[in-house]
Amino acid sequence: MKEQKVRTRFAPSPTGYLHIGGLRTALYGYLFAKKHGGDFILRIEDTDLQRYVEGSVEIIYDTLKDAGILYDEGPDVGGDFGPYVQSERRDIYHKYAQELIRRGGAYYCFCDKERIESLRDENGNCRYDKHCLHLSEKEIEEKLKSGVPYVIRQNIPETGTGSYHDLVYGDISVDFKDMEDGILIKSDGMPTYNFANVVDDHLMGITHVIRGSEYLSSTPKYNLMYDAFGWERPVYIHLPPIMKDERHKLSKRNGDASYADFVEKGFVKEAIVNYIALLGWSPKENAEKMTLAEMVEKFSLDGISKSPSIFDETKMRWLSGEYIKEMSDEEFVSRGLEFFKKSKVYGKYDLNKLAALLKTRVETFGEIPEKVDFLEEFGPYDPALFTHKKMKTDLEVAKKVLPAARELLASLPSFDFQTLHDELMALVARLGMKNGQVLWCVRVAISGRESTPGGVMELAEILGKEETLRRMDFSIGMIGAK
RNA sequence: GGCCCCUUGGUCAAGCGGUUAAGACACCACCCUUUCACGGUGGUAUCAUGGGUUCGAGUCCCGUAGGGGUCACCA
Repeated sequence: MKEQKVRTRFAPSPTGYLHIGGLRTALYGYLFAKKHGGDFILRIEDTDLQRYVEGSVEIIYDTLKDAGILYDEGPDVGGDFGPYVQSERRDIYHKYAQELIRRGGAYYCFCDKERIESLRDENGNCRYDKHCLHLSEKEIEEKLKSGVPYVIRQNIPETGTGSYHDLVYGDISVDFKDMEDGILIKSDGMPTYNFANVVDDHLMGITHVIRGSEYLSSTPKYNLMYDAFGWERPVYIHLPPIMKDERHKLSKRNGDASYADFVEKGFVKEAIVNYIALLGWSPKENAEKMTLAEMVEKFSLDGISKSPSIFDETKMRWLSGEYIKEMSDEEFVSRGLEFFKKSKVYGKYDLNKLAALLKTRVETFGEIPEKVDFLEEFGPYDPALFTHKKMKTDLEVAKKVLPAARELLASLPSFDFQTLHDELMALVARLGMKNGQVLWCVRVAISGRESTPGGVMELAEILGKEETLRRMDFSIGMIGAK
């Protein structure tokens, strides 16, 4: 057997945003090709002009590039097997349709909608009866000449079984009697997916077809065509679906979040790609957080599962947080800048300083505004916040701590972290209290929040002396301490 | 409904005839700590079900149930 260079493809139709499932299919195609030193190709399947959505081709290009899934050939990057857009390949499909007819694998059909409808059975299903297969050459000639609308159908044997081996699902067999003579060329002259994918995959030298499991049972039909043409069948790798819950597939039709939506929500891109790689595939030795290069290295088909997996945003959020934690402050600021801009603190504080505090407290950039807005927003809050069992503190403790702390803070010549730290700790000692009692109370007093990015010292330093004292006064007044 | 496929904790999952049935997320507890976080340690929780085969079954076979897919001039 001669060594053949692996070629895989991702073939989306331009009908809107690239959803999570599609992205994973692309990712696996990319990983598999790269793992074997092969090429990954992008092909646009736009044979259905009804469903075409303006701008979605660009979204596909941008999303794949943004996610780091780079293709070696495609409409915008070129290649030796173009064009890579199906609507530009009409003539090719027609030429091969003619050849398939000559080889007995397909035939003209002139039946109109009414006749097809009349074939409906009691369940409402209709199945073409091969009526036009038996037209004479002369009849076909005449109808063609007089311009009767037609389609070209696949000629499927009435008996027998179509079998193939899928690298994920194993051996699959479907009886020909359960398949219909599907349409290959529509009356508008465009091919259907059923025909175009076979012709293109062969012409483009695709060695491994990687796609969703919804094609599992129609694949024997495609094999019939490969066989009729005398072409070598590709290796099939079908992928289990990604579900939204145990019953429903994740889909854009339901308005489920797409890759772009998650980026917009502030998830770290690498985390999104990393997470979807793990949905339906588990690498050996348990790796979880991986770079694309590591995924390529570890990718292996026997780690792909057959059963559907449910998309868990919580776990993806955790992964995103892991990526954030290892960023430098500068990287955090630049990658999360858009979200800092949405917050009330933008332009008023040192973002690098905030970044240092935020990194361990945030899992997506989207949480930035809610975490920092209190720096600019301060007002009445629930005094119950002063009560915390573990810290052994309550309102009474606060009434004692706050005035003393206020006096101390007002007397400080410098408001840097170190001074704040030393002085506050000294105060703890003087009051004969526990660290938590003083620190918890003061932190609540100057933030009005139960949870904040950073402790009292960091917050006081960021807020500055004037604002800190103003907030202390407010809190002291609010709880009636003096 | 016919056909194809799937079924290990709440979720992602390892396991490929003999294991105390990994690991991760989530959850809970505790520890650490300059409060919130981070980090650390530990814990709760899974083989859908009934039959076989076998000395032995989560692992193999058959049935049942549940779920998904497909049956378009959509991909």
